[in-house]
Amino acid sequence: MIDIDVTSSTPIYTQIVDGVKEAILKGLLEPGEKLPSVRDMAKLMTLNPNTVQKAYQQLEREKVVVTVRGRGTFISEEYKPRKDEDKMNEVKEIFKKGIIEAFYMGFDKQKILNFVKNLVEEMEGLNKND
Amino acid sequence: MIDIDVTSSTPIYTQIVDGVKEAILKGLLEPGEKLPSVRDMAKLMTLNPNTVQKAYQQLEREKVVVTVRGRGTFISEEYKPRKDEDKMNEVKEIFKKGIIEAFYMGFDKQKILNFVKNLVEEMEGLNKND
DNA sequence: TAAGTGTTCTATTAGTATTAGTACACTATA
DNA sequence: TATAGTGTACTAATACTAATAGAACACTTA
Repeated sequence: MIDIDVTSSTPIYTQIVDGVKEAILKGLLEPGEKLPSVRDMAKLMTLNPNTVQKAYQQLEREKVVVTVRGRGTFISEEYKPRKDEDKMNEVKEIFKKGIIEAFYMGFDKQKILNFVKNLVEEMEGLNKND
Repeated sequence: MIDIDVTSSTPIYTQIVDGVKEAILKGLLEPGEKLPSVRDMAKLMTLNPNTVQKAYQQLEREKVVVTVRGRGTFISEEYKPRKDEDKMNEVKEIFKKGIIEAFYMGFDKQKILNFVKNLVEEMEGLNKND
């Protein structure tokens, strides 16, 4: 379900967090849907249960999932978007880094905007075909 | 010259690398210009010289600067854009992460594109006023 | 020669990621 | 009630990285 690159410098639990978010936005995971248990997911991905648990805990902190003791972990019915200043700056810094690197690849303004436009459509496209 | 956030989870040397790249794109640093020596920069930013050196070494690996023994470190006269598949994927992943987080803030496609457009103009705007 | 460069080491400290194992509390079900 | 399946909360060990500290060396410039 989620691609993990163990050679990446991005921590595995972060890759899980990002992967779940991406799957939701693409409509591969729907609100209310149950995620595999910590133990099952760990077996599926041949990881340690604690690594998966760390990812689930972060997802819950971000209100992306809801965990219920003894029942499981579920995709939140409602997204709880954070729009505070810290979050805005976080997103801004991510895009700034992307823009800088894109400039260094020789991309001009229009090429960057097209690049982002294509990516956005790629991610929300599947969502619309529900 | 470069803002360092010691509380950030982004390594300090990475912040220096990004900051130098950003300053170049904004025209605050020009090709051929000399950067402060490892020791001076370390004093300026109250960091260890080795931390600064690590940043300079990475900048040199990326062809952003040229170092000359006994003379100093200089902004490259010509950028050497990397456009290989690995670099493309790296940039793609950065933007994807930004898009996912933006969606979770409630941004729609158009709002994301405007956000990026403004950032791009903010970064290349200064460059054009040379 | 002397001062200012980059370069290359070793070593230490601190923090994080990951794995491993165990135990406990709760829920659902037979 | 008993059992299996959940999430949760610990401790511990290993490995890696970031950052600091200090020293020495090679080169350039004045």
